[in-house]
Amino acid sequence: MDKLRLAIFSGLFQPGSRLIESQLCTQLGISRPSLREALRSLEAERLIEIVPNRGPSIPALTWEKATAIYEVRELLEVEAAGRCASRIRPEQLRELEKSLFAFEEAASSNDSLAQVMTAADFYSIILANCGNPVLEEVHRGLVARISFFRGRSMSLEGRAQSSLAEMREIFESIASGDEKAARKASKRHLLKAKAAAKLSMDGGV
Amino acid sequence: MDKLRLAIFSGLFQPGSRLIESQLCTQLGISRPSLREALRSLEAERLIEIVPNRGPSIPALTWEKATAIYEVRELLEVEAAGRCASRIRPEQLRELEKSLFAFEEAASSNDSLAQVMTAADFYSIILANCGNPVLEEVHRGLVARISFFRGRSMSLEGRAQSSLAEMREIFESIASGDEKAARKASKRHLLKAKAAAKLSMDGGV
DNA sequence: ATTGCAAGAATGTCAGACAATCGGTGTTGA
DNA sequence: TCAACACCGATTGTCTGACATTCTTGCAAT
Repeated sequence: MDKLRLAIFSGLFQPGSRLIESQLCTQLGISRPSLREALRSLEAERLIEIVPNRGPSIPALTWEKATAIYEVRELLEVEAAGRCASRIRPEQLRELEKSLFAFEEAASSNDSLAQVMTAADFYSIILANCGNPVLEEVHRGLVARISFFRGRSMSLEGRAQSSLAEMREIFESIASGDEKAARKASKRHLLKAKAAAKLSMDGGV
Repeated sequence: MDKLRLAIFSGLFQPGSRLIESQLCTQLGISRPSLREALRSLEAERLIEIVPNRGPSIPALTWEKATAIYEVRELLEVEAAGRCASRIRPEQLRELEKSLFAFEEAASSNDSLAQVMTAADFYSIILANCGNPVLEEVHRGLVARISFFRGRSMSLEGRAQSSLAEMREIFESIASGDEKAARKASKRHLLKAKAAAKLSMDGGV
């Protein structure tokens, strides 16, 4: 399952393309029953679609659908940032700062993969410290479904630097325990990320 | 899968109890590969847990976990009610009213199953008309995970009548297009439902 | 009473097979 | 020429049966 997930995240499959079970079996070196178990899991996570008698395929992500995901993600992420501000522990705060530094470094490079990874780290720390594991889990599921964009939008001109400024704001708000500011900063960041995603989609980056 | 889901919803399995694949196979009249596919789906929906080499089991729902679910559910539900207020169509509004009447009738009876079903209908209409299918989908997943409570709390003394009053408030706010009021009413309703759930859990109804 | 071991049970995985279904292709008839 | 139809390959849905691995449990020995 992890191999499949990774393949999907890395964009190895064309959106809309069908996945042939027998092919995947030989490629992954596993049997069809095992593969089908994995496919069912991924289907439940909405990473693939399985239509009866037609088999699994990569769902084509329309901007409409992506918008819906971003909206729910905003709800969760803003809430998480707010809660994080009032309840994060000093030790985790240091971790968060470290991951911010890591992103800072990545942002000054041109390695958009590193940028995506470190930015994801930053957010996963916030989500992990919001005090609600369900919120974290749902959020992770949503982010996975728009992983399609993460590489593209980050490679837009100046997006990394802009993102860095927004993330600093978030960190500062959380560090100072200002819940409202954390929410606002988080919302701003997400909206910009969404706009960048749309740009990268329309622009066909 | 539907049969299994239904069995879980109806509380046929003891929380924490293990599910034996071979038993389920004979009971459902299907083979192990098919069963395991279904189990993987249910696992991804968090309706069952599968620990490696120990197999599937019904997760024991602690109140802590339930609280986490209720918190996220509140975020989504309140948002849905608010959006619904500003965008529901007249036709759907009539549907919503009809489902409110249905609950009204059920509430005056002692059929707690009918109460649960009609109340679920009411909410599913709101979620279906919030304009965000992802929000609806995530919400449904969360509600499924606390279905454990739905029958119990509704059978508490006076809960149905109280619930009815709260739902009327929600309906009125939505009907008048008052987004803020809809959010407030929805929040109030959920918090009361949560309190009832806790009562029913502690009281061991 | 505790520890170690062995038998049984259950899971993880595989191979192979077969019916049902879908999509495209070629044929036939108007 | 074009449309409808029948056919066929490809793919999925499902089953049976098997085997290794792992966990659990009960028993025996210390």
